[in-house]
Amino acid sequence: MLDIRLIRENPELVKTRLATRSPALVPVVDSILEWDGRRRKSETALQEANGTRKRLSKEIGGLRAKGADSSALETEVKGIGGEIEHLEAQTREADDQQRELLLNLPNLPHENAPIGEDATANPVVRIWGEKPDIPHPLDHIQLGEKLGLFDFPRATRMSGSGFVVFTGPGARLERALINFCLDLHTEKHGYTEVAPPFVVKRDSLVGTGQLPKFADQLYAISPEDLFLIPTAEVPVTNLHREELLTLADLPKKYVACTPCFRSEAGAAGIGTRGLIRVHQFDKIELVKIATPEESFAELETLTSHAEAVLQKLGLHYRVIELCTGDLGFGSMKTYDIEVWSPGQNTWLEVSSCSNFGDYQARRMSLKYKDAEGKNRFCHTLNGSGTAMPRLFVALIETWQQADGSVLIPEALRPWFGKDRIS
RNA sequence: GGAGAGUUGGCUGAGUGGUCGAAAGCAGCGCUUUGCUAAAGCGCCAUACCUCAAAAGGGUAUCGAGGGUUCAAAUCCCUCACUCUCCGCCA
Repeated sequence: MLDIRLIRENPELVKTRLATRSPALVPVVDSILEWDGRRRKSETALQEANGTRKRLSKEIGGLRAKGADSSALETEVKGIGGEIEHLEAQTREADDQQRELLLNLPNLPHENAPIGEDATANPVVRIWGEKPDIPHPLDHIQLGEKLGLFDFPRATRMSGSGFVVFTGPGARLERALINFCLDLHTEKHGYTEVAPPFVVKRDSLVGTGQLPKFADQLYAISPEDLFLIPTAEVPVTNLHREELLTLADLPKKYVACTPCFRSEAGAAGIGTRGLIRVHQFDKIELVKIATPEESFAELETLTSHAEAVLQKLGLHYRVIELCTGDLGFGSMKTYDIEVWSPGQNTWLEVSSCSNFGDYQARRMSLKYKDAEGKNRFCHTLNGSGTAMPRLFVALIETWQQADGSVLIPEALRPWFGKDRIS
């Protein structure tokens, strides 16, 4: 969440920047300030009452120690109790209101973020490789059926639409891609591998920003107040929640592969066949915890680490930067990486690399001790490195051969074990 | 699932219902001593919020979380979460 002091001291800056996301956010800022005023007023009154009670109680202690009569004071203090109770309730009400509004307010876009209303305004930052020249490309569904890579009907029968079973060489390709990515990031890029739980508590999701605003995207586990993770970002970023890190600890670099569970309520295209949008998919996630000074440079290297996956697999891709109107809820700056899908004749988003600034750190109380010994909020970053199903799609569509087989790119062969699926 | 013991600052760890935001040690920071390293001595060192134009200062809260008892709770009572030990059960 945003720093209330920033909002208080510089409301116009906050409004201007938030308006680039959506003009509807501007009145919310005013509402937050209003509750902030009430909260502080009521808090001050409460503190004064508490102070009086504390002081008088000490006096009583002093009188009793001397064996003197304290009954008059005791009666006086007793009366303060009711007042305190009332002020406590009033303060809590204002505090809750303010907090709720703050938790639902998105992060400020970075000052250099491209301004725009929606995805059509996202500038292309760079393009790597070229569109493969495939005369009559099959799409991944056709290829998968021919080669026995996955089974949608059976997955649907057991779990409902939007689920997939990988089969035979498809399951092996999925596993090979996962191991290829994990080994690349741990051995070449210096990330520490973690294998987190796939189930988290509510607080963790509040910490990374999925809750309270995006509850309808999550699978909840009842009767416990637990949720299936929509991305490894949640457990991995929360690894250090409520901790005080030292400067020498930073940057922290983690990589994790987990399934991601998304209800995709109301999402366009969930009805379409294929692997493009499913309720459960594997994803390699890169997470960094950095100092504010380094975080934007760390975003560049993180993005390049995700790109390395596509480069090694010989997949044509482009990097775009999200404009203010398209930026994710907690992000200040985001690069999306889109891989070319010859079968769909379109770009597919396989990675989204973001710097959240201190937005998440503030929500989960993640700090570090700086060179002056002051405690400051860390900056958090994450990016996919990469999402598996779409990588799978791009790979088999790009490397399909005229005879209907799929060539395995050389870099992947040590993990897949064969040079071709046929 | 049963029985018991715990949860205190960055870490370890004392703590009597009242002067306890909390002993001591470690780590960290500063100074002194020192040929270097090391060691020793002295001092500083929790967080959030409120107040103040700001700084200084002042104040309130926080000893796992939430309730309760009391003039007053780290300390007493209740509920919950978590940790550890033993027993049982189980992949």
